Amino acid sequence: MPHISTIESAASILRRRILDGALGPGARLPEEQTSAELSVSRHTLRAALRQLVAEGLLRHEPHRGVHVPILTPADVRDVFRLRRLIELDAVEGIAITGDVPRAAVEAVDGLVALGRTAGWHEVVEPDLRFHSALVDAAGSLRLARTYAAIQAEIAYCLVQLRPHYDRPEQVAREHRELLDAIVARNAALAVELMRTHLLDAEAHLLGALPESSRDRTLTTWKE
Amino acid sequence: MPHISTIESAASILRRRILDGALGPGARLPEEQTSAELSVSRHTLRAALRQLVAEGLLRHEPHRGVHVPILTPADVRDVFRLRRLIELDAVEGIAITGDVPRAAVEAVDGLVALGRTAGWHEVVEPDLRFHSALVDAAGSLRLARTYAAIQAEIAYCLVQLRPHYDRPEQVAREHRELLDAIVARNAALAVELMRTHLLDAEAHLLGALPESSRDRTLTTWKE
DNA sequence: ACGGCGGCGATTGTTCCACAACTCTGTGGC
DNA sequence: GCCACAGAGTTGTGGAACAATCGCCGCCGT
Repeated sequence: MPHISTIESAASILRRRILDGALGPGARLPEEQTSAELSVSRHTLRAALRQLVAEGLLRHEPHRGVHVPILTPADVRDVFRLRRLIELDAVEGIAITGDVPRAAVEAVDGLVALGRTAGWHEVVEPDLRFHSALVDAAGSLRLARTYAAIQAEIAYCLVQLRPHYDRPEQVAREHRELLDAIVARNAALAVELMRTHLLDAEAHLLGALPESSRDRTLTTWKE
Repeated sequence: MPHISTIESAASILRRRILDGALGPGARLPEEQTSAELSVSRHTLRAALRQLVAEGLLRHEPHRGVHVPILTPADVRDVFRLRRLIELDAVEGIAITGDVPRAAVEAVDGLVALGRTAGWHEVVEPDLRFHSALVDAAGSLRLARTYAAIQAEIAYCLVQLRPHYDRPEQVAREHRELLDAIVARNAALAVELMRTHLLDAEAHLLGALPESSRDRTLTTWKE
């Protein structure tokens, strides 16, 4: 039934583990052991790892295996710099053409429907969907591909922010305003709202990060 | 002895073949045959192909192998859109900080040193070096990584433009002006020069492309 | 003729096994 | 204490085999 290749499914299992926090920063992924856990051969596992490395979710060092990277404040700034570049361009284009993707509207609707005690996953998921829907709608295959690559890292950033990400109603309001500006085809306002939204998220993340950027040691790996 | 892995060297051989035009648009790369040619195992070859697919130099279709993509005008526009986004941001940053990378200066020196009958390779190589030096100097790892990914496609665009890329002195002059604006820390001028430079290149490419892209309107990625 | 139906060869996807190449660690000599 | 070195464990690469899938071609019924 799955038209999905084994390696893709292996990759997505690992991706989920990283984004769920089951594999913490610095965790190593021994090939033998990991391939056994996923019931795939070592070759297939290596292909999946390669893909995740290309996505930026894992790092590879020759003859030393792959490991979950430990994000530094510089990394966060770097990710958000590229993110701003892409999303601001996308939002501007969409606000001008008025070609608002349905998925973005639905994602925002989902956000505003959340109560103020919504869990982390319930908030983050539509948030990510909203942003990627916008970028996808920008009509550039390569822009979308690039964004997809760093969104994995963005999500990974947000994982570390989980305990601090506790104001769903504010997130919903900001996105609603942003979407309104877009459908009103007020490009200048939309871009400005997006910029402050992203800068806020970055600042929030940077403020929450330091404590977690040095607590875990490199040998953490759990089963 | 090079600590270069077998798969990296295989990938770079194939990369060169594509950029040299030895593998034309639409060419297929059968695993058995190609791995035999490169004297590597199929596993290693597949890993190399995977990498080139991630770089955008090859396309992969399940159970149908990989092939050199056929660029459409839409592809060229797409590549240059992302390219503009990245390079304009990088140039602006560098022109503000005044932190001009030595490699960029050397690349431009190389360009101006060329005679008007310089061959295609002699022009394109320092051109690419100049642009990637600027992006590298922007101080963003992910920006540089993204640019490196699409520069492969840029080079692949230029390959198809080879017969039309015949005015080395104009290329040299434009780059010299751009570099001067940067060292003069005139950010606005530098950005403007870069923008027109890139738009020119794109228009030039689009004008030269139709003959080779009209045979197959393509977009094989329809799945 | 025409358009499915099914088999067949070729290519890709995945696995198992083996071994070389390399890193890491701990032990012993100095 | 420091260096060297052997040993264990992990990663990198190769070879062969088999399963899964695609494309093609001929067969057949209408």
